[in-house]
Amino acid sequence: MKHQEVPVPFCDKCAFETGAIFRHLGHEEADIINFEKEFRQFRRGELLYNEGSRISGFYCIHKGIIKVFKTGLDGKEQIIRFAKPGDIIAYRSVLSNEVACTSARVIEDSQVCFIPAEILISLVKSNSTFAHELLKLACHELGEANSFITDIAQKTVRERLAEILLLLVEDFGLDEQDYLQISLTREELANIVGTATESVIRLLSEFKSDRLVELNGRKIKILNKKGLEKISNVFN
Amino acid sequence: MKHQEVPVPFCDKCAFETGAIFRHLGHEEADIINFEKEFRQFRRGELLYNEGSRISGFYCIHKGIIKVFKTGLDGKEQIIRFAKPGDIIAYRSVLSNEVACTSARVIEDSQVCFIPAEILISLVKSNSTFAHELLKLACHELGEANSFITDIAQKTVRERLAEILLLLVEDFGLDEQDYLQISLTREELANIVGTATESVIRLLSEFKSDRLVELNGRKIKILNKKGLEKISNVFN
DNA sequence: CGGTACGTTGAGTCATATCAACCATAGTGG
DNA sequence: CCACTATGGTTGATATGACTCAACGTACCG
Repeated sequence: MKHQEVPVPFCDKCAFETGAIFRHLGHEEADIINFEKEFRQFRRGELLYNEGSRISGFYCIHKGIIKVFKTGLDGKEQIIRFAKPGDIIAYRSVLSNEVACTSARVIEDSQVCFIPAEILISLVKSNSTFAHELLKLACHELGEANSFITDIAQKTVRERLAEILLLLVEDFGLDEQDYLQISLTREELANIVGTATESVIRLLSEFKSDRLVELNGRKIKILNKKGLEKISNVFN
Repeated sequence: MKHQEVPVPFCDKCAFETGAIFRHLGHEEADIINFEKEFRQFRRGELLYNEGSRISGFYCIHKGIIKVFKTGLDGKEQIIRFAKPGDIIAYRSVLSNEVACTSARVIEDSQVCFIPAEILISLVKSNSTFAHELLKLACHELGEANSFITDIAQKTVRERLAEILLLLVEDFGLDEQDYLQISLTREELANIVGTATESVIRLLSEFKSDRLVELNGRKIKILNKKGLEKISNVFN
């Protein structure tokens, strides 16, 4: 299937709209990126890059959703985070000059810009505000990773599933009918929570019996946010 | 008990010896830190800072070991990492301007330098190499956090315990008799692995029966590293 | 000598993983 | 148009890893 012709977004306009980190750049700097970047389109299921590979640049998401994951034992995925418009991925490997520690795959048809590594490095060198913002970003992610470690280590699967549902609501929002604006397979949900697919299925249908959610295939309708918060123990 | 009088270390000498991040500073910059820093001593059990508090600076470890942890449900600790000479802690909160997402407590009597937040921020602004090194540091930690998430989510307690023992060997080394150079309570071990104290005790004594380790109170002697590697599944 | 913190062991329970079977759906190719 | 296949979802039965609770031992300390 051929990709439709789509206009390539301008970096400073896109950054302004999506809140991407490039909003901290001057016009000339944004122009450099705009000139050097490569606009790419991907369909659900396509792989952007693979764990263990050396990476020559990083990606800024213009549209769509990408999952960032590690592959553990017997190939089981652990989803680390999702990237949505305005987010950048693979910057970790570029900045630390290590091979990719994660893979990235498209969840929802995406448009992304690929930006060569040198550009990022030189911006860090030349624009200290940008460097500071990148540090904030990395440090913030680090804080989230630490919380997630504690959750996985201490909470039950049931608690974590409720929490993840709420996090997804935060990140992707609900439509007019309170349906979660991201569509995941049960297996993907399991790979965030860190459990078996069957466990997610069983717990979801418990949540359904308890009138916390409604299920229509992959579409999940949030009926009782307070109830989910209570289960997830977010306030401890 | 009174603290002994100890000479305050010079930053560039200390950075050179410990490999602290300040080795990327010029002499004048190191002098600024040297002038502004506050040298402090702590004994095992003392708290450096507490989760949720706003922090006015960060710490560089000169001597000793600090545990960095989050407090989860019912006050159970999750140890996130250890800091040893040359490491800095609390820089995350300073850079992201968020409250501390972890607490820090002394594991082994320590000497640390407290450096005001403004100094770090201004160095990030003025020295782009330093900023880049900080980014590398944060990104590297992020990579480790991601691995840890995957491990906790996918490995058994047994595998994780073996892995943690090996990580401790990496980080703190063995003495002439192959004893691990860090002394932790069973509870602390459990709080790294993310399990119950009793489980650690049982598994350690299994490891002992299998001639993988020898136990003398808190001292752990590593008898068979290969065996532990095999159990930990590190090569998958 | 009592107190406190840590370590150890046993028994019982439960949450969760695993295994297996089955259904639904959609895309494919003859 | 109909098998054919692949993928994802669901459910039940069973197994078990790990937690919890409880009791007790040990060691150090004032």
